[in-house]
Amino acid sequence: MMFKVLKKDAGSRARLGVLETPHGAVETPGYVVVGTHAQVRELSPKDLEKTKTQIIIANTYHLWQALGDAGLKKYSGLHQEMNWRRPLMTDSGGFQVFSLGFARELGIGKVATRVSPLATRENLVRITDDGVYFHTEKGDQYLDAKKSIWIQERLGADIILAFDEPTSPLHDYQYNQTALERTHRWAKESLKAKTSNQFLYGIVQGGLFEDLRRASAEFIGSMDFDGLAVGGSFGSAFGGQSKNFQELDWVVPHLPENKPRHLLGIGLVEDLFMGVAKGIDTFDCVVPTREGRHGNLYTSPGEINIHRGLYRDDVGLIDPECECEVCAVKKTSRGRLRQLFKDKNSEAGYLASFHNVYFFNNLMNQIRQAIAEDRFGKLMAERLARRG
RNA sequence: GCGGCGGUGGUAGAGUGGUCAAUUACAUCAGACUGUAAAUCUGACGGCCUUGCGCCUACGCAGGUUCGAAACCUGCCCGCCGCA
Repeated sequence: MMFKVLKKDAGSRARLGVLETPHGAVETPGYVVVGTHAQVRELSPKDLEKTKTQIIIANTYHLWQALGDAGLKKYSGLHQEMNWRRPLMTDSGGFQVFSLGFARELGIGKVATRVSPLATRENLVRITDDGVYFHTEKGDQYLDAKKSIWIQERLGADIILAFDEPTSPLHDYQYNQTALERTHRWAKESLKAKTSNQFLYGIVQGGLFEDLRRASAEFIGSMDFDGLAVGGSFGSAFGGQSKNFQELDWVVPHLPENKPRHLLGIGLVEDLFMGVAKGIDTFDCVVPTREGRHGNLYTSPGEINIHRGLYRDDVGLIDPECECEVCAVKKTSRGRLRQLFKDKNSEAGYLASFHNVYFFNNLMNQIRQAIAEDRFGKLMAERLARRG
């Protein structure tokens, strides 16, 4: 068994576990740091170790586009290429079906909290029942379950994902039903296509619809996957309502207890507590690195936008409670970090990414400890309260 | 002293009779970002408010021409270049 549940929380579905992979263990609940192009932006493998990073997720679509089939055939594998000896996973390229497709066309993300859509752009994706055509400068690139698995086997991560079609929060029931049929078919094809002994996760979809989510959880959960992931859109109503991830309440109870559960692409602080409480074991999200590069620093009381004039002469640490190298060793002040950003010094994005990645890994660590000590509910209440 | 060129909003730099409170860039300020085509994107950026295709004050200074001027004319001030 690759996954062991060590303890279950009494007051929620939270659980403490350990995920054993050929490249070591991942303690859960855990954060998966995003390294799309086989590299976590700004951070070296050594930095990643210092930030307590346990596992990284790279991307099938982007690496396929960068390497080509020929490049993949002679690829030595992500572990060697990245010089990362610890656990790795790869996304299937399924997310790009959404991010380069309807997400662009509708100007929308997958979490339905925005009142109005952003700028819309050309949909670069054409979806068929068998697979997906990506419109690129090199012409149409066809990706389907079989190809995705082939690529992921060449990449050689410990955990790989089934090919899927995430839907947008704006898609109606009928579209979601059709897309879900595709995702389920592709799940079977993904399972069938696999020839390696990598761990393959199936992906639950179903959009914002309870019966579709439940049906998907039952269908994917009953298949011979090594783990389960939950993907797609979240947020019950489009426009201003608070997200409560009730989709997880519809899904998790129908998933097998003994397999790891991954929540795809979700990872704000509140979301993590919510997800853990609802029974999720691992999360991945670009927020620590992307927002870091953009000057958003995560701190114990909440996020700060270091660009603000307010921090110009702030000699205080980014987060006085933080024990990361940037805060505790380099003693980086808010004012100094702000100046580095203003000067467009590359050190800025590095320091911010480092701190943020540490922050999230550390937060998961605190959550694990809390579950172990039967105070997860208390920690969650405290953390959410102090963030206002 | 003579001749030439030029003085525009925080900066650089467009505009050369009306649609100009003034293109653009940078700076500044604010916001966004959730399986990364994001070291990105959006908005504000003279003042005021009842936020209107509103009202005031504005393109070195002063006057003038004109229905109307940042733009044309005159004088002055300042800067750069050339000749003395």
